[in-house]
Amino acid sequence: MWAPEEEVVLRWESEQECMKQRLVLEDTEAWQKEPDFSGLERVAGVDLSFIKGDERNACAQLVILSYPDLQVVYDVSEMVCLSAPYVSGFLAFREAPPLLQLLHTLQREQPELMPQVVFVDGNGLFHYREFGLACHLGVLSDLPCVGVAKNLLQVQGVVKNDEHMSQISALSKAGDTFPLVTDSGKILGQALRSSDRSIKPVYVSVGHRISLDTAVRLTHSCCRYRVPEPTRQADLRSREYLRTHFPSPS
DNA sequence: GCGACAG
DNA sequence: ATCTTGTCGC
Repeated sequence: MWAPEEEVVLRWESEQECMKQRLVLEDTEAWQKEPDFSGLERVAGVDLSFIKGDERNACAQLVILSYPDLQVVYDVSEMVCLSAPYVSGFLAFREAPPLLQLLHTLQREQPELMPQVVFVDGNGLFHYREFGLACHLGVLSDLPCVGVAKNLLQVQGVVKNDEHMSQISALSKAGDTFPLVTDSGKILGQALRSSDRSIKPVYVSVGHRISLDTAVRLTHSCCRYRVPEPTRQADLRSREYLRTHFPSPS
């Protein structure tokens, strides 16, 4: 494997503390306050896919979808070499650099396509130190970001126990939610049943420049399947890229 | 030693 | 993240 120096992890922690001061946890855009998000035209999804034996090289993906149609209007795949290993709680130091690079390239070459909000696969405020990948990418890009994790990160007293499973069972239809409350009573995110066909919820939290209520409402409105369409397209396309450029041995 | 561990 | 085919249901 590949482990970071303890000293590096300490530096990462202080960087997260420092960047937290620039976080904006409220709605800052006019479209966010509209009942139907009128004014919202472009939503983005970002993702990284890997080849099975290789944890350093990855395909970074950025897709832009029209809203509310959710049709892909832009898509880029790029092979990147990651400079940090995966460490739970520090995902951003591994994935944010290449994703920011794709956003900067878009800004330079097709600024008219800049997304108005970015869906990130992973958590935002719902994080050990309340600064997950969605917050990190949001602050560094200064774009509104929403964190949507497919699996529960057990943090600050939010655990996958019987009570949690019971709350999941109570989600009877798409759009139903329950709050992720820390042991100190703070709501860091919402579990959302994103489609009628999936029992397993997704975990939504604020990344940057959006309120939790708006983030949940927007996520629900972008879900054709369990995973929000922008993230889903980014995942599908990055994997498709690897299949065609790095076909399996057999 | 045991469990947890976003992607 | 990735390893993997079929299978059940609409």
